Amino acid sequence: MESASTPRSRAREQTMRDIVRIGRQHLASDGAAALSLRAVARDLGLVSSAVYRYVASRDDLLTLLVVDGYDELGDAVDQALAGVEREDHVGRMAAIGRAVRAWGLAEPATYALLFGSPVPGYEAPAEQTTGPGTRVVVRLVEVWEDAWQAGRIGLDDSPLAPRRLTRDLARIRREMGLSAPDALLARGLFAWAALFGCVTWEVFGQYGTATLTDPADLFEQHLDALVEAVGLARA
Amino acid sequence: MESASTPRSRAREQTMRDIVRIGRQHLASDGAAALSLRAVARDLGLVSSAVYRYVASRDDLLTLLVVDGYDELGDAVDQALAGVEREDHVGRMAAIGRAVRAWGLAEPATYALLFGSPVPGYEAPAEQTTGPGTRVVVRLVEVWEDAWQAGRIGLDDSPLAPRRLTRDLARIRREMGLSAPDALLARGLFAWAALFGCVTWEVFGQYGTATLTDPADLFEQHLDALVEAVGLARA
DNA sequence: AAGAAAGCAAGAGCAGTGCTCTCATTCGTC
DNA sequence: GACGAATGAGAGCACTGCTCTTGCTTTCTT
Repeated sequence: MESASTPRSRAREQTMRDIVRIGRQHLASDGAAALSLRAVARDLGLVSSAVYRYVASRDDLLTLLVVDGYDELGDAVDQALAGVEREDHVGRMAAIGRAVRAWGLAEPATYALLFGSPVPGYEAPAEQTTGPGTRVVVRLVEVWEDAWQAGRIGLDDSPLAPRRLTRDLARIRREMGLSAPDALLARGLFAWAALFGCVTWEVFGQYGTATLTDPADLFEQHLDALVEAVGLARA
Repeated sequence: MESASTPRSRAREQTMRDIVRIGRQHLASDGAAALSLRAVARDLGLVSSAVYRYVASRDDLLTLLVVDGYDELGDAVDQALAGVEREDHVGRMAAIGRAVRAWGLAEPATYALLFGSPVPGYEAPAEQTTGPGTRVVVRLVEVWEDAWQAGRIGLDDSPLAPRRLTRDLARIRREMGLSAPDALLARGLFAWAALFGCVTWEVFGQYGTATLTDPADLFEQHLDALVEAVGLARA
């Protein structure tokens, strides 16, 4: 019985929360590669070996932080969507985009952990991370599916997707219960990757020489392009 | 006289090349964060301290590898462009995109070093990396500028860029000697970030659940969207 | 040609890391 | 109260980046 809520188990959960909290602080201040279990132990007032009672390894701690990050990003997106009318597909898409950007800029270290280069030798265990990790794209797909069913998507002149891709898209459509056509799904995948490309570019400062006085303005332009890419016309 | 080509200086240059070569091997096999100067020294048949005669620090070795990677990517893009007609703007843009993708998939570790999360505590020195680091985007801008001057860009219905963004774009236009309008520049920045977003998504395996039988097909679809985004019509 | 100067490699050493082991202590339960 | 599980402390291993000193070799200068 792991959820017996004995005094001890409650203390254990508190310690786990502390570990994640301190781990996030170190992640934010020093980055993922510099995340040290010993340093976390020091801040926790414990000796390093004691932390291994709670966390199996450094990679395990990373997994905790990954899940924590995905959840926080998902919450941010959901919160942003709460204030948008369900019929306002463009507004929903823009809200998702802005939420991702805002969260990425506010939490660059966690963003890097989730969407930057994978920590070498560390592979996020799928069973724990795929669920929270797909929250954003699921919200995006919901918007496109709604817009498609409402007849607000215009992708008539788009070429048919190739054979093999079509088969994969059919599987995706089946698994997610979608009615959107191949062209929209392909465009959706593009918009998804492109959105995170834009945010990553800004968070990691890849614009480099093009230091802009107001990156938010540029991002709004990017949102226009993203909305267009999936066949939605912006108001 | 540093380029006197004495026997000693030639031996030194050879050792430097060896260090970069072995470093790239370790980067490819173990990733950036696991790159160890001691391990490089072992493979080189030297003691760790001796390597510090050639490389100031681990970060310095990273910088060498960053420059090396940018150059290799730039060469790959230039080589891909060599076989495309100058007037074939869509073909040039697609060639750049495919070259970036192919190189990223072939060298995921170096790609991660260049475009993934920045190594914490390490900041690539601008004076050494900005030059090679901008080769790809410069090639892209060349294509768009050529297409614009050839009257092949249609972005008439695009909204005007905001005030502050316009000022930045004017500066870019001046510095690079471009005649393309604001809308095209903004769309170009989007396409640039989106392209690397798509490649990053695929290299890092972020498509996750959407494991596709033929990712190249999907990338061709993405190329369509990228070409459209800058107002070029694909043949 | 002889001596000075610079370059080079080795080794020891410091502080830090992840992780494992043993040992004592404390806590919850029967 | 007694037993077993959970917890924390400490020592220790192998590894890391990096610095310093110590010799040796090559190169340049007088």
